[in-house]
Amino acid sequence: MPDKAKKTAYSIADLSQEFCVTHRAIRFYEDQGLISPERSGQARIYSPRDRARLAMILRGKRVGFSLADIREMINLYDQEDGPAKQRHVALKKCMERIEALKQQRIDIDITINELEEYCLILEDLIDINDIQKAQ
Amino acid sequence: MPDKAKKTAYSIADLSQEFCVTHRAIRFYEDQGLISPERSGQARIYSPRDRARLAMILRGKRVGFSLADIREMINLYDQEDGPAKQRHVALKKCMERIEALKQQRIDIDITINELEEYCLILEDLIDINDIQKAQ
DNA sequence: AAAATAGTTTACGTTTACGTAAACGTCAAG
DNA sequence: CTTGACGTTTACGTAAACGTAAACTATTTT
Repeated sequence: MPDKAKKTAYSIADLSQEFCVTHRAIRFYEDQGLISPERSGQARIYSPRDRARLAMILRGKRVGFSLADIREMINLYDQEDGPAKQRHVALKKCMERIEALKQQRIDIDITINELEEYCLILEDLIDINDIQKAQ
Repeated sequence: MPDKAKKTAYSIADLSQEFCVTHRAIRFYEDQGLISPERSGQARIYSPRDRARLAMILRGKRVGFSLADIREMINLYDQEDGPAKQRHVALKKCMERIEALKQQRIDIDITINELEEYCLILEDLIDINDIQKAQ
């Protein structure tokens, strides 16, 4: 089997396996207008672009975006050649999302710090306990 | 009115306003065992610790944790004096959460980069358009 | 006393993001 | 040719995280 990224077409099973999502989920994303693979007869056939898009969708999800958010972002990307006004709107939304993400990163850092400090406390408690046992 | 963080007790309205969440949500967190304020008669009365806990809850949510996740984390914090085994478990979970958060930060950085690059493209397109108009 | 204000419980409704089951098409292998 | 393996659509179900409405209590203001 060649490199996954080098294939030129994927079945739903390919993608479902590679990204650990169910067929149902992938089809659901299609229902929601997030992806639209070609058809070979009635079977779906996904291009590398579709695959990249799926990766974006899943990353967006991990980052906390709703599918509606993600759809909006994807639509942004498809508006490069729209009228100037549309692009202005897209730019604004884009920047807003960036700001939100930066704030979210701050939240994550705070949470990581809290948890790390607490890990230290726990480790100390465990060490003390081990020493006591050893005596 | 004194500094918000200096008050020694808060009503549900205080917290609801300060953190921009509804009364309903705060009570729901209580239902889920995430917070447990004192009562004055039947009214809830929140201590600074409760307030800090609410802040944690909301930060956890922004970071993408479910309420069940958050409850688990809060319970970790309450297990400092549990048996040694509990503390080992807590430590492990703690570290797993940290790893997950670090991965999530990577996802966020990737997404930010993608969006920033796309912003540049949009800005270029807009500039070109403006120049064309000016002629 | 009446009305407004702030709080409470109970219970059903809503949205999101799928899960799950039914019932069927298709195509290569035995 | 039929039996899997893999795919499809349709449709109902579900868990999470509240929203919303109803109906009540307690206190404060007019």
